[in-house]
Amino acid sequence: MRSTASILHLDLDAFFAAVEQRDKPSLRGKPVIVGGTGGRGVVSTASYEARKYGVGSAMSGREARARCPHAAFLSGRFHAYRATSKLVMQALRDLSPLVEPLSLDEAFVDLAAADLPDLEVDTVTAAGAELRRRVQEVTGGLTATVGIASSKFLAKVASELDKPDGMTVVPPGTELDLLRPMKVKVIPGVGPATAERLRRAGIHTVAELEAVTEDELVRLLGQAQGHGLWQLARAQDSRPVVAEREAKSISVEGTYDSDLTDRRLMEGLLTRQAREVGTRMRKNGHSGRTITIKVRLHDFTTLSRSSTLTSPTDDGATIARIARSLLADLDTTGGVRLLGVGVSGLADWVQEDLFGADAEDEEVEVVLPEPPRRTWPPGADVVHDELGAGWVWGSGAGVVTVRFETADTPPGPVRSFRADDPALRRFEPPPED
DNA sequence: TCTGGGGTCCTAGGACCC
DNA sequence: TCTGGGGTCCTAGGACCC
Repeated sequence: MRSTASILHLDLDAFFAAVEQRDKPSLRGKPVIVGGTGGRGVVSTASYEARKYGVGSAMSGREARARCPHAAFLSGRFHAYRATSKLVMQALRDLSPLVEPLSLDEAFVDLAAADLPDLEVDTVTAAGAELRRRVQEVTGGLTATVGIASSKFLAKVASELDKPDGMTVVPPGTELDLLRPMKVKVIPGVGPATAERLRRAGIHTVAELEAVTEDELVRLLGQAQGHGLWQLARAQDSRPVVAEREAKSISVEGTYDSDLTDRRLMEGLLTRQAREVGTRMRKNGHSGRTITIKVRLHDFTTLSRSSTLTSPTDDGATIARIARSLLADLDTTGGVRLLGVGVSGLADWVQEDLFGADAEDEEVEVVLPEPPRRTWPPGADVVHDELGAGWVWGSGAGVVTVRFETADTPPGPVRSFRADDPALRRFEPPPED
């Protein structure tokens, strides 16, 4: 916790629905619900007009329709949401270089890194007001709610207090006065299960939580959560605003309108999802070692199975093959409502080798030739590891840079290997899938 | 026909290594 | 032959967030 109210949390109001109302004037002033359109869909965002009817996020489409049948139900235009989000994030960065997006519609801004004369309450309040005006300007009328306080925790709590289109500043020193009367559920990380555990222990408010010893909370909730909650109950939170956070996993999943029973169909769907995961990984320069499938049975039981490779992949066919083999171990009689595939343990081989001990003093900048399409360039030095075939772009400083490419997914990724890496072998056609 | 999709973090047990 | 402890990696599941 800082001595100044220098962390700002911004939350765009009913974001997806607001973008729809901005782009389609006929929807303005009317209930708009994004999501909940499919047979098993849930509401992603409800406009404030729809919320009056009790429609809210995560509600099933069925229930939302029952409560507000005259609402416009939309499936969502994520390109538009992403584009609008970008404009907002840029407006935040214009205020301070230290911006941490939490999702398309939420971010922290570190005002201590902004160009402000000081961090007095009046100054940050004016900065927040100006930011809200600016967001409205760049988005073509979308409103945001802002909270400003001495920590991430308090800034986020504050931004919940005056929705929509509002702002709350918590003066330093008044944090606990604000928190103590509140329910424990205001604390991020306290969801239904934790709230119920606390309730059974007679703890309903932050003030009651504050009265519990740290040992007691750890006994009740485990080390990490117990310790974390003990601190938050005292408004102790020194987490910094972090601008760049690396992705840790990439996944695709889908819920089907009727339960799946045909294994061949499931394999086909997993294969398609795996290919999409591979495409997304390559687009972002990611590769990963652990492949996980997720299977939700008809009764909502959720299973996962994973397998870790010795070296990372971003190849859809490889991910698909492993995903299908993981599915083979599961009993799916009775039907499957959801299937998913993900890759975690993300690595960046190029980066690892560039910064490895051997390459420390070398500039290993490889100038890449035009990428090949489906065929190897004449005379290319073609190699492979267990994941697929590739050809050598360049080598030097004990590092071999290889472009991986399969016929169905050009252009392929580029990765670097140590020249003596046993994973690197002469090319033989990979086995038929 | 209650219960999305894309993520993050934590726990707990077993394997394995020193 | 009665007996370790710590650290790391992997797997499965669960809580939580937007």
